[in-house]
Amino acid sequence: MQPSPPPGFAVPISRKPLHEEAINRLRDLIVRGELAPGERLNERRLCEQLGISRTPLREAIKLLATEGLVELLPNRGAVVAGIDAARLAESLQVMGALEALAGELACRHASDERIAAIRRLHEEMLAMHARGDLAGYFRHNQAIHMSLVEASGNSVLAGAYRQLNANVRRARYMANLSRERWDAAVREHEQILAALEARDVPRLQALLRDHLASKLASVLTGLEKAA
Amino acid sequence: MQPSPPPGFAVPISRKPLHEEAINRLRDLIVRGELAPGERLNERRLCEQLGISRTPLREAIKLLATEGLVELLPNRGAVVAGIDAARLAESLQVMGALEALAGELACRHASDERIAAIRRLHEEMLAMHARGDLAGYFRHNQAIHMSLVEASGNSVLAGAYRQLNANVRRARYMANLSRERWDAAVREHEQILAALEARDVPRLQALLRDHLASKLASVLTGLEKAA
DNA sequence: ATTTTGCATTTTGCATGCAAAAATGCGGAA
DNA sequence: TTCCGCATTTTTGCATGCAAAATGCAAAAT
Repeated sequence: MQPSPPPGFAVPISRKPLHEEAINRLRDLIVRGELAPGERLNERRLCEQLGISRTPLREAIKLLATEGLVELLPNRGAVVAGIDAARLAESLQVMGALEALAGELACRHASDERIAAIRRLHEEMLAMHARGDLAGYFRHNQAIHMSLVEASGNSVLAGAYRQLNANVRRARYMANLSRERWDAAVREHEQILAALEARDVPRLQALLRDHLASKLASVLTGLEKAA
Repeated sequence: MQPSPPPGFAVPISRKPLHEEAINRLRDLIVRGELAPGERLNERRLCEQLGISRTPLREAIKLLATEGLVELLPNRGAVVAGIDAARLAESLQVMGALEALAGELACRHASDERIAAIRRLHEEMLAMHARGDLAGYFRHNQAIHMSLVEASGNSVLAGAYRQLNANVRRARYMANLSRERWDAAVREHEQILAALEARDVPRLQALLRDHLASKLASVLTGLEKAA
C-alpha cells in the first residue's frame, strides 16, 4: 500500500487509458441491455458513439469477450452474448463457491469495522427497499456482495467474483423480480448479516448458498416471463 | 454443441485470429520463464519475435493482463508480473474452492467413461513419475486437474479455473519440487482418483483441499530457495 | 562530486490506411 | 415467385503513421 499523498497535489491528473474507459462504457451498455443480446457490435458505429477510434475499442471488445459478455465471431466481428439460462446457472454455482469461501475468510479475518461497514450498506439497502427504489436496491445489493467478497482479503477471489458478476447483473436487469421475492431477499440478507457479525462460518455459508440458489430461481423465472 | 464435421474436410484451414495465437505464444513465454518477472514487454521487439504487427500484440497483452500474467503501466507499457507468494497463496485458495465444487459435481454427474479417462491419465502420469520424467509428469498432472474440472460439466467453472492456473503453472516452473514432495504428490493423486471413482464427495473434497495446500507449501518453499 | 536541466531517442497510445472476407442487393433462370 | 449467381458495398483484421509521454544521457549548476 502506498502512503496516501497529501490532498491537493500529487493526485496524478487521472490518466485513464481510453480502452479502460471504453470497457466500462461498453460493459454498461451491455449490462443495462441498451445493446441487446444477439446484436452485432459494429465497430464504426460504436467508435462514433464513444468518440474513440477503432484500436482501443477493439481492445475493449476482446476483454469483454473473456468476461463472456460478447462473443467473437472470427472475421465477422462480435455480437452481444445471449443470456443462456444454463450458463447463468453455472455462473451462479461458481459464485456460490466463491462466496462461501469469501464468507469463511471474512468471518476469520475481517475487522469489526469492515463488517460494520457492510452493515451500514445493508441498512441503506433496507431504506431503498422500504421506499420501493428498485434501482437503488440493486446498487446496494451489489455493493454488499462485493464488500463481502472483498472483506475476505483475497483479491484474487474478489477479481474472479467481479468477473462472473457482470453476466448475472445483466440477467437481473432483464428480469425484474416479484415483490415477494424482493421481500424474501431482504430477509435473507438480514440473516446473512447476522451470521457474518456472529462470525458463524457454517451458518453463513449455508445462508449464502441458499441466497444464491433463490436468486438463480428468481432470475430464471423472470427470464422465462421476459422471453 | 455443433455436429462434428466429417474428418478430412470442413476443417477450415485454421482460421485462428492472430491475436489468439499471440496470446498463447506470449503466455507460454511467460509461464516458461523465458520472459522473466519484471521484464518489460517491448512491443517492437515482440512484434518481430512473433512476426506480427503491434495491433494484435497489444490485444494479446491486454488479455494477459486480465490473467494477471502481465501488469499494465499506463503510458509505460507492460511488464511481466512478479511472482508474489501472497498472491499465489490466494490463487491456490480460490482454485481449492473451485476444485472442491468441481469434485462434487463430477462425483454426481460425470459418466464412468469420463472418470475412467482420468484414471488413464493418472496411469500415464505414474509412468512418467517412475521414469523420472518431470516435464511429462507436470503435463499429465495439469491434464488431470483440468479433466477433473471439466468433468464437473460446468464450463464457467472450467474457464475460471483455467485462468487462475496460468499463474500457478509459472510458479511451478521456477520451483522444482523435491523428490519427497513428488512422491507424496503422486500418492495424493492416487487417493484422489480412488475417491472420485467411489464418488465419495466429502472425502474427495478433503483430499483436494489437502493436495492444493501441499502444493502451495511446496511451491512456496521452492520459490524461497530460488530467490 | 552530486544533482539538475535540457535535449535527443525511444516507446507507447491512439488514429488511420489497406487488403481480404463477409454481407448486401439485384438481375436472371428455374 | 423463389432461388441462385454475381457484382457492389461494408466491415473486419491487421499494418502502419503520428503525436505525446517517458527514458537516457550529457552538460551545466551547485
